[in-house]
Amino acid sequence: MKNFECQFKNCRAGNETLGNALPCKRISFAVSQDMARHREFDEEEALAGALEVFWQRGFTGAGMQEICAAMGLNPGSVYAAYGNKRDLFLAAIGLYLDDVTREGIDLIAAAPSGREGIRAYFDYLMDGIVAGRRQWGCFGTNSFMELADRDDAVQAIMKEHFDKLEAAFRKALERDRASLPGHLEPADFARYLVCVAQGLNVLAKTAPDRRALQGIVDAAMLPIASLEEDFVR
Amino acid sequence: MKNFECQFKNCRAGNETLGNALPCKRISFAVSQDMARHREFDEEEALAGALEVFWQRGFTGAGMQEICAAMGLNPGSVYAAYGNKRDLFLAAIGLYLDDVTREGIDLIAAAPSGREGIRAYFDYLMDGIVAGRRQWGCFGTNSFMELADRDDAVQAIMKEHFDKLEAAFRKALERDRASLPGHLEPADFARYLVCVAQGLNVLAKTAPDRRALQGIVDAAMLPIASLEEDFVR
DNA sequence: ATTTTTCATGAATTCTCATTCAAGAATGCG
DNA sequence: CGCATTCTTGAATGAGAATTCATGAAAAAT
Repeated sequence: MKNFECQFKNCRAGNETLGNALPCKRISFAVSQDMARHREFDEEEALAGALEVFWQRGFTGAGMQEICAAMGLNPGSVYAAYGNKRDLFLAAIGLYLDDVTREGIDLIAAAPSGREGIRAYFDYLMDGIVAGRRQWGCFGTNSFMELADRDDAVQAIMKEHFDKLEAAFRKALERDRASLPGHLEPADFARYLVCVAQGLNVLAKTAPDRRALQGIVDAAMLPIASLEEDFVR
Repeated sequence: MKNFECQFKNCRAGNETLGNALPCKRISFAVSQDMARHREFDEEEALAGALEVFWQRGFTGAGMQEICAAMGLNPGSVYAAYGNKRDLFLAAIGLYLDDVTREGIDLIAAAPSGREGIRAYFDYLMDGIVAGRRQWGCFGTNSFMELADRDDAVQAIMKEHFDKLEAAFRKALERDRASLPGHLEPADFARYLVCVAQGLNVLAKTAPDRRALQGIVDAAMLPIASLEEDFVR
């Protein structure tokens, strides 16, 4: 006997699926699982495929056909596992935040100083934009822009993400407080840094080169550049 | 005899309409107009209605039914005048840039000093976000995020807009050059200000209050705040 | 081995939505 | 006044997309 989660039932997702009401009850139920066939595909691997497509095409732009292909599955299996397109999308955001975004945020606290942490975060961001998958922008930002005012779940998820990023920036600034300009409020400056990051995610879609991005980030960090020039780079 | 522009013919707009190729030839042709019924609606007024819907719902989210209602027209009239949804959308972007965006950019040069011009621009932006139509974000930024990698025209139009804004910022900074920190490159800092503006347009969708926005803008302008505190506000 | 339950397949279905079109109305000209 | 042309109307069309479902297959338990 095993407990299984993650099954969706009775999902009928028209256009109003993206409306406000909770569209699908996620019925997590325990089943006597030891009497039947089990899933053949790796759920995370499949989800990663879906994420890829959503990332490149957006929620509306991605067709279930293409998504299914990228997942290596047939529609039936996808719907059995995730219920509908919208819940699959939500799952993809979850994977993204756990996988990609977390990695970036963790860099902030891991660095030897707050400033260096912040710089590490922006370096990570820029690398992704220039070479990596962020050529299509940040999946989180993209989703937020596309769906925030149609889907409360997306709005909530991303707001939470912004808060997390802001908190990480704030902590970093507080670490370096002693060497920061006195009039600089960590709380305000952290929110500002979130704003800059989002701006970069927008500009990502203009296919900017590294030099341009670096210029922006350097300018953004001017107020906290230590006077002893730790920012010669 | 009059010259008439703006007629579209032979538009067949499936999904690939948003692909790269020019989808519709805008056939501007001269007609002996003095022998037929003429248009009954005010084209700009109708377009403003379409803009409103596109702004709130995005390109894909906006249904032609709702658009037609907002324009006070029937589908037939809309299609006769604009050809298809995508070209109508492009026209709406044009109206937006002429009407809304231009107003903001003009503030930059109109102010007594470069700094004040920049601040006027951001004030204008914030007002729109807190109270005005920018509650749904900036229509330009929204469109860019939604369509930049599906539609070359949108990509081009918005890139041009970014360039214009950047140029306006740069000029403003050059006006104040004498009182600016010596190491500050107007070109780089202008690009950075564009980034901040776009970041604000993203955060607009979190329904931020004025205080939060002001904190961001103040932080953004720290490097160019004149030491004599013209930024007490 | 048979039964039972769940999973996989992919063609069929249903629904939404952009677009068209046939018919009626307005305008100016001869 | 009637003709040519273009506009308006709004229901019909048709394509595309998400979702379902009937069928066959796999795995465990009896």
